[in-house]
Amino acid sequence: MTVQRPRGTRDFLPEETEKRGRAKLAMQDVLERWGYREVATPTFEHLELFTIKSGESVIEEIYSFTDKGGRALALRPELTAPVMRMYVSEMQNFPKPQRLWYFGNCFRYERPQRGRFREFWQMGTEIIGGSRPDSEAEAIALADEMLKSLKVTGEIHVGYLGLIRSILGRIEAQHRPTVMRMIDKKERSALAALLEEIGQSHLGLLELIDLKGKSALDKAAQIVGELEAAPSETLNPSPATEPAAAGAAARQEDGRGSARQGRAVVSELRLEQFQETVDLLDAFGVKFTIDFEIVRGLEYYSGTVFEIYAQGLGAQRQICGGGTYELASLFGGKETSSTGFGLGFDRIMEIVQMDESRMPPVFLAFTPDVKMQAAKIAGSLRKSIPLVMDVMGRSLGAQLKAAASAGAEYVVIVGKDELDAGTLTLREMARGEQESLALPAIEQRLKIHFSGR
RNA sequence: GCCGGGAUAGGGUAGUGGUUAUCCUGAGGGACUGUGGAUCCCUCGAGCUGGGUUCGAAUCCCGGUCCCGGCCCCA
Repeated sequence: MTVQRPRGTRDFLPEETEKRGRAKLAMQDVLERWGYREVATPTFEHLELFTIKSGESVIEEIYSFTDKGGRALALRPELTAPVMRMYVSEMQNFPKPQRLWYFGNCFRYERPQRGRFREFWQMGTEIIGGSRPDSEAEAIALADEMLKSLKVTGEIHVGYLGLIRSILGRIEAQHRPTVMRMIDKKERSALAALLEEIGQSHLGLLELIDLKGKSALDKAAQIVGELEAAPSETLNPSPATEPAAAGAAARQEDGRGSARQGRAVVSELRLEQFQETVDLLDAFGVKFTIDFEIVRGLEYYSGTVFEIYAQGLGAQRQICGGGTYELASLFGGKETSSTGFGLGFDRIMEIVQMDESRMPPVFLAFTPDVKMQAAKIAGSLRKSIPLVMDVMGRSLGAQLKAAASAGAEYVVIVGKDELDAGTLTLREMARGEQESLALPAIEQRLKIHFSGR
């Protein structure tokens, strides 16, 4: 038995690797046209980086290990935390905003299934120092544009946490994490029952998350009016001013004691901001659905949040997620809001349609007696075109055969006759025709052929 | 972590408790040592793994590994 691949990992053969490379390049091209610059961070980090961001409970989903120096390390499970770590330690005094993008492999210790692997690739952006509607709209429009460059159509859902958190402010702190989780998990009837039980059905939360699109925004405006008309009747602190209370409740409610539920960031009710994001998206020509059900379950998100879903992916259909968040301060930096998103590269690759195909290299076929001269010619031609020459000791006929089965469009033939005449033979495989030409003429001809695409 | 389905040459497959395990494709060579993907010939290459039942297991049973679909989770 041969050695197998570790569970949840994949090998990429040349064809697949080329396809992935082209897809990456197409999206990279969009990023560069939008003025984003690539960054790269280590494949492994201190485990602490991820537990600070997401709580101790993430350890069970992470590839973590202790190195020979006794350090607790982890293979990165995502790239936002490393990028923000890098920003805090090295880029805080750079001009704002910093438009960054990244592409890299990440690792999670999970049960593999369709569209979910233990090693997977994420591509994403962060607009560091950007939290206004302007950068939110830019992030969403950019994600949309990147997917369009691959002819992938996704359904964009955009939500706003400022509103949801404000409504939650009217609910007793102990119930907030539960309510958030129920919204996230789409546990609608349980949520209805809970709101009924605690006498908060009148807040309009259920109606709000059920509505999508324009009517959701109208409902949101109505709720805002009601919230402002009726000042908080409860004496409960808002989640923003006293996260500890919510945290304690979260730990009680969620047996795993996830720290991430105890750190709701400041999130003001500023619906007009969200309205502007929406208007800007319209101006950018982005098609999307307003959906207050999008809460992303994470406490460091503050304003607009969004997710993109694709068809034909089974259970794992989310291909993009992002929003405005505050992480810099969590890693010891100055408070700096950012907007960013991550794209699930592997899931996108499952549905991407690309027609371009690779152009096979030119084959240099030679008779064994002129191998040395052939090698010199190959060296010269490779300066301008992709070219392969036989390494199998094959006869001329066998080389032609190999060239044909590899799909070569041109074969350059060199033998004693050619060397005597001071020319080479250029054979066009599809037509079965060939002509004698000098090396510079062949080089010229093939250069044109390869630049055609 | 849970439920279900799988695993036979590099890829795709057939079949059976019993002699030498199918077929297609592929790969290498040759017929053709200076001209093609066709044809013909030769060659290479397989029952995931460990245990059990049995005179005999690739086949039946159990564990493990890995894959596929779903659940949980998803920073």
